[in-house]
Amino acid sequence: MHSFTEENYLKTIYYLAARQEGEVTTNSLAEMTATKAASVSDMLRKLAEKQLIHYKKYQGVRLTEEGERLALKVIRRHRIWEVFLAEKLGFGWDEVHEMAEELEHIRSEDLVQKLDAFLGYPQFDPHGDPIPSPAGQMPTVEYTKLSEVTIGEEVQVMGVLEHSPEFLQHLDKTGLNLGCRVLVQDVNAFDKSVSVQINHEKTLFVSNEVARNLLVN
Amino acid sequence: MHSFTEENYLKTIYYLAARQEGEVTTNSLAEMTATKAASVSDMLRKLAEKQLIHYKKYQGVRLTEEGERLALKVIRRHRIWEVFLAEKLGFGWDEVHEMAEELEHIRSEDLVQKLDAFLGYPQFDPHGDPIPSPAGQMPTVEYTKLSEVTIGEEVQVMGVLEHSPEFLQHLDKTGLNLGCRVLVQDVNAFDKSVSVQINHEKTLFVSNEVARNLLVN
DNA sequence: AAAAATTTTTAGACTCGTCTAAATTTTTAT
DNA sequence: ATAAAAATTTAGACGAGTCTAAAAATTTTT
Ligand SMILES: [Mn+2]
Ligand SMILES: [Mn+2]
Ligand SMILES: [Mn+2]
Ligand SMILES: [Mn+2]
Repeated sequence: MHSFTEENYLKTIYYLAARQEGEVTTNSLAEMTATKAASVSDMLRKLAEKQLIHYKKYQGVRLTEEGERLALKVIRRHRIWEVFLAEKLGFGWDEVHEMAEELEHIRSEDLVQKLDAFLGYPQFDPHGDPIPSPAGQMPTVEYTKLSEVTIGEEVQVMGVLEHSPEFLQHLDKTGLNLGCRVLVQDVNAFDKSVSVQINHEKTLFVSNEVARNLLVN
Repeated sequence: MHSFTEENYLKTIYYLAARQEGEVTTNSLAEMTATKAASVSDMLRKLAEKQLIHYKKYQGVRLTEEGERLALKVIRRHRIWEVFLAEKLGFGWDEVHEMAEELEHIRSEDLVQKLDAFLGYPQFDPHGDPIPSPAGQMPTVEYTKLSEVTIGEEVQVMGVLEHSPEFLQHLDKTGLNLGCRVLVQDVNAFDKSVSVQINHEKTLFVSNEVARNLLVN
């Protein structure tokens, strides 16, 4: 079987590949996994030996089919556990990620299958991220950043790009929860901050920094 | 913090101490943890340094107060997760232990607290074992082995001493579930096997081997 | 096209938890 | 009370995963 650590590397490679063009670099992996480049190099050699990644020295890295299958399995487990923690145990969306980081490594096909059923086969996690299918397919979603919505449009908050507890708590505080309706009233030409009306009620200002990390549709 | 491995040693020492008199031996720990005596010796030295056990070379081992507190925390988590797996996800009592062996190491006070609440503060796990309190107290239970019940008495199945899937599946097959009523009709003088009536319905024969591992009252 | 800067890999070391083989201590048997 | 047997500890090694420092390759700058 595969170690905890290997699973984390595969997952991280998947995420970095999804957000960039081309191969994933050693340095970006080191930063993301909070290790040093030397450690990453070592691990890449091992993962390549196990045929989980395509790897040519100095040329960056890409998941093989098998590697991607495994990465998606881990991501599926992570997101299903996040749903459980939020829906059933009442944790906030700012709290679930850390625990899911551990729970995602519990290895039992049966467990994740039964948990999925218990939760009613959810399609999205508490952050609006889609849950990969049992077969290992990542659903495609077409969201826009709030920062790119034109004045006058009304959209719905569907997810976040930034997952830090600080950001999520900030959203909680301002009432920008998943599913809430947002009418874009104005965009400041100078700092690109956005003036929005939420759920046809209160109006508030959203910085461009925040707007760029809010996914809507 | 403490590693998975350390938690497992502490838990194992607790169990062995509960079932024997006096100090726990290196060899019994080696057998229980499926390692070699040499590895156990090494780990005992480390645990003693951390003040989690009382340890004198060649003289066996005993948990300190802090060590017992930690052991009971792990056992509490294990049993609460077993309840979740059985009650909420529908796993059989023969399946839950293995998964709980992994889940018990997820470290979050909050998680086990919320899970406990979600389950309605259960007192016993699916095998009838009592769940230690959040403060780290192991409830005392006074059960008798079915093999020691006198003819004519009616008792209730409250737990098991043997936790192997094979044994539990055997009980499932014969209908000897937790909570069922058992009337002892006869005890065979030769092999100590027991003739019992279950729930005032069917009669069946229980070997002494099985009767010794069934807790009743 | 060289030189400088950056990125990546290699070399060598460390911790954790494990092992086998050998040494030591304790227990049991004679 | 010795000798033999059993239990336990120590010595030395290993794999996984990490680190720092140094070497090598690649990219950027001049
Ligand atoms: Mn997450
Ligand atoms: Mn998420
Ligand atoms: Mn168990
Ligand atoms: Mn149990």
